[in-house]
Amino acid sequence: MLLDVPMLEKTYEPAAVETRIYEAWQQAGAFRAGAGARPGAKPYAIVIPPPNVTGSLHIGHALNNTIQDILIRFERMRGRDVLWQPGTDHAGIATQMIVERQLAERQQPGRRDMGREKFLERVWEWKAESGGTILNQLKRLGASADWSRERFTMDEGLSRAVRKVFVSLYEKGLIYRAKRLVNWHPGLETAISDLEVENIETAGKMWHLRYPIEGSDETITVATTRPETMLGDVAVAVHPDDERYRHLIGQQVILPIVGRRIPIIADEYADPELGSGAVKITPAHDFNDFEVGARHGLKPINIFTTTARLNNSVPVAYRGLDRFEAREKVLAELEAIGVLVWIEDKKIMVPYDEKSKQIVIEPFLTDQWFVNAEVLAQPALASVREGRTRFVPKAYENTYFAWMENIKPWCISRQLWWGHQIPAWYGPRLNTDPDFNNGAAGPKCFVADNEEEALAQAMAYYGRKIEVYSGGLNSIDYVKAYNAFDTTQRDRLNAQTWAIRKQKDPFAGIADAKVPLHRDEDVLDTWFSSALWPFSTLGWPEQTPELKRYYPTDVLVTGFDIIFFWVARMMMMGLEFTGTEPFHTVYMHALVRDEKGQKMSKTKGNVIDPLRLIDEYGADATRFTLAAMAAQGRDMRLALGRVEGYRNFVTKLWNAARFLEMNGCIRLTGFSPHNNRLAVNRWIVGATARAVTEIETKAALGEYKFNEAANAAYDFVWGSYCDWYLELAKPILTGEDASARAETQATAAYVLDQILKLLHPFMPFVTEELWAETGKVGPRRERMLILSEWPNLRGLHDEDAEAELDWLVALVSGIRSVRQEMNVPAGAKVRLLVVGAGELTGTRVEAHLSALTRLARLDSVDYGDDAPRDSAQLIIGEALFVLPLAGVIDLDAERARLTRDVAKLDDEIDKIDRKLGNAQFVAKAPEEVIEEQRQRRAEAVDRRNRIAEALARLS
RNA sequence: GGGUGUAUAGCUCAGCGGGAGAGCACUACCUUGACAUGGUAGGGGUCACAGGUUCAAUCCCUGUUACACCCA
Repeated sequence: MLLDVPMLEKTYEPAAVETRIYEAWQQAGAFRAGAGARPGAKPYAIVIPPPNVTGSLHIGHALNNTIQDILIRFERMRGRDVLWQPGTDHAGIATQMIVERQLAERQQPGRRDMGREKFLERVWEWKAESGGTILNQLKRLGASADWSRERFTMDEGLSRAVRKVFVSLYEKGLIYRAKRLVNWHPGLETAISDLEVENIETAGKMWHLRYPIEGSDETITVATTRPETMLGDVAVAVHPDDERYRHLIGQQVILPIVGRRIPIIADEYADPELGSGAVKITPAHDFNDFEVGARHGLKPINIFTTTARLNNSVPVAYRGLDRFEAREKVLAELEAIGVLVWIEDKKIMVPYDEKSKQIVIEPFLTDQWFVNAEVLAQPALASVREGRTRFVPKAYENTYFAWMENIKPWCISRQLWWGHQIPAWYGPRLNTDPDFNNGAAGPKCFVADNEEEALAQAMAYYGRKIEVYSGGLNSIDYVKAYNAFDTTQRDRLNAQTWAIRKQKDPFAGIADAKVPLHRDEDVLDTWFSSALWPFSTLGWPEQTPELKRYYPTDVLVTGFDIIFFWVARMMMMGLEFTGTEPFHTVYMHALVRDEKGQKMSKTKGNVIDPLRLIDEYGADATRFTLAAMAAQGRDMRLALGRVEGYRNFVTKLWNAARFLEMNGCIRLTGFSPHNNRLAVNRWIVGATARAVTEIETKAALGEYKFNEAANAAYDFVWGSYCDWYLELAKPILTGEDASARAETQATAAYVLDQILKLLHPFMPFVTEELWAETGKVGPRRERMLILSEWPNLRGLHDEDAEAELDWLVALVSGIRSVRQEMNVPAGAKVRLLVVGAGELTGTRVEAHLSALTRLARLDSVDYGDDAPRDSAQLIIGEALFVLPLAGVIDLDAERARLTRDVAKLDDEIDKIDRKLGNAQFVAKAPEEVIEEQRQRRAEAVDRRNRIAEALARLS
């Protein structure tokens, strides 16, 4: 039995093993698309939700990627042609901020000083140095993504996809440029999406202002939470049905401080119940007011600069003030002139920048690009309604519907440099253009994939020489050239003006001979490119083999927080550009919270760092914990105790393997579990088959119940294989019967192999390591575990063996229980007397004699017809098992034990009797339920009587 | 304010129309030749509260309370 091979280390050291194993997988090309696929295999594809290039692994990523890896490893082992597409997104705002901060820290020139091109070079340098962090962290988790196919949203191919989509949507009229109120970040000086705004409840105030009415002694009181915006008021609105104000409608108010005459208008937006019922209207600085203003044809007055300081539209004394300084000054002045009549404390919602939660976002009137999401949303809604894409858990479909049905235009332009520059070129309009005099239409715009095509379009429009500027849309050069052209075009319209002009300026005739063109300086929202991820990563718009093979992908695994940001938008873009849903299933996993149920955040300081978990407990334990806690529809409160418990599970598995090694349990070539003779061996392979089916069903076949699969694996490996099978195998392995020993050795090794496979998707490292270790003897391993076949154990379930082992387990447990209760010393061996055994019990006792003796610590087993008085008695099956403990046992304790058992059974019988005695129950309950109750009653009565007899035998 | 979800053992959580479960923690015993990161046995729950539906409710329905999240 002494083998000339190195033994397994005494303990498993994850840190050392994980790096080595991961390296070996990569060397073997095991992660590559199609690795291990069976001939003719169906494809199975998942695209990673691309993490921010600036990101580092947090517990949510760990959960998200653990689940993806579990699915991927399952399908790879099941022989599918698997692709897990990894990569990152460029995180426009976050990345630009990091690099700008870095420049500031190093006291280097800022972005505007160095210019766009230089700055972007710096960002790329940053990306090369630091951009791989999170993907490398995913590797520590064991993620088996195809790293050779890693993509980045700013890659050339993906950028091409972005341009193509932009141009195409523009041509279809689904992308447009407009002057609209957007959420403006005054710190970053860019528009952001409404999804990037977080409204936070704050203790605020409601200021009541009394505006004087022109030509009257009357006043009208309005209430506002933002008094400084009154400098931009253009009206006061009242409800048309509000009797108090009806007579004032159409009159003019003199706006205090400013002195502007503004009308009192009737609009249903004014809520008579709220405040005074009259509301000031500031269209340039409030979303609702903007709508009101538009309804009444009021021109918005913007009072802010891009950094939210007051601009030149306000009285001189206020210009240049920050918005919060302005508030104080406005209030002081209003107070002084008696306009401020009342201050009310009020909880208000303040819009903050969702990332930092520091900067107050400002509704701001600017020219931006928008996607008409409403149109794109329709097919995406239909896909989910008609079941072509389903959400797991299903409840999220309602969230999706709610959002998609009320979807707003999506502002996609960002005033940043890092990102996909919008492929639009602007020039002045010709005076023959129908929109020449339409200020709202903005400049002439050419949208094209590249400058060359834009120039061709411009050529067709202008029919003259074109000069492309790049110094900035607001640069002196460009503005000058633009205005010169525009003015000249204007002057030409009127013969008289033109004549005068030509007289003054001999070169007037050639002032519009050359058109200044300038590309849009803004970039697109990062999510615009992320929305294309499922197909752009596969090579679209090229019809690549990968695109044909792996698109549409199978499942999208993601957290609830990006259902709108990303899922909905991928659905829209996927359908629009490929005609197909990008995935058939969206699995939404739980949010990982801290032990108090709070969202983890850096500011709260309650984050659990997955890398720390991996360092401390190993990647396998970390993954297993996340999987075991991933119950659907419920958030996860992560407790370290659970991770520790699963670390112990890893150790348990390791030790089981060591046990096999020490006992010569070596895999045999051509071993077939079907030929097993011993019940214990037939039982364990049957139980393995059951576990395999359970795990596969729960985790891999569309149920997405990872917790149930993980628990089934845990229960089987620890509760069946280690606790019972290996214990029962011990006497056989050290026994005299060579053939029984050989069968058991081979079975133990065979089952361990199956265990390594079924645990592999959850715990890839330790299983791969043991696969290699156990592969050092016996038949050569054909491939690594990651590429080996998922077990097929059909037909191995054995009911007889199962019944027999259930019986044995009950008997051993029963004896142990009695011993403990009777305070039999753990080391003491006792005699067992079997009374009234039938043939089956007799055979079973004989078959398992050595196991029984060992596990129940018996010193002999005898048969008899009568139970001696004063013994502990146990009823298993038809037989009575007696521990003649006269003189050893505490008779009172034994009486108490049996009395308690009888009472318990009496209780149960009572309950069932009440049920069966209920005529309604017998009449209405299904026959099988009634039959089941009768059975249970009969069993309980039988047991009860026999225990009562045993009790009677105690003196 | 509108919406969604959750309330089950001390803790973290499964389950779910007919017999209350797991892990951790706890108690007692055990250095038994894989494993003390272990073994064996055990204690512990009016399944949030109040109604309703049903032959039968921890489970379905309604309401209440508490907490969490989303939207305005």
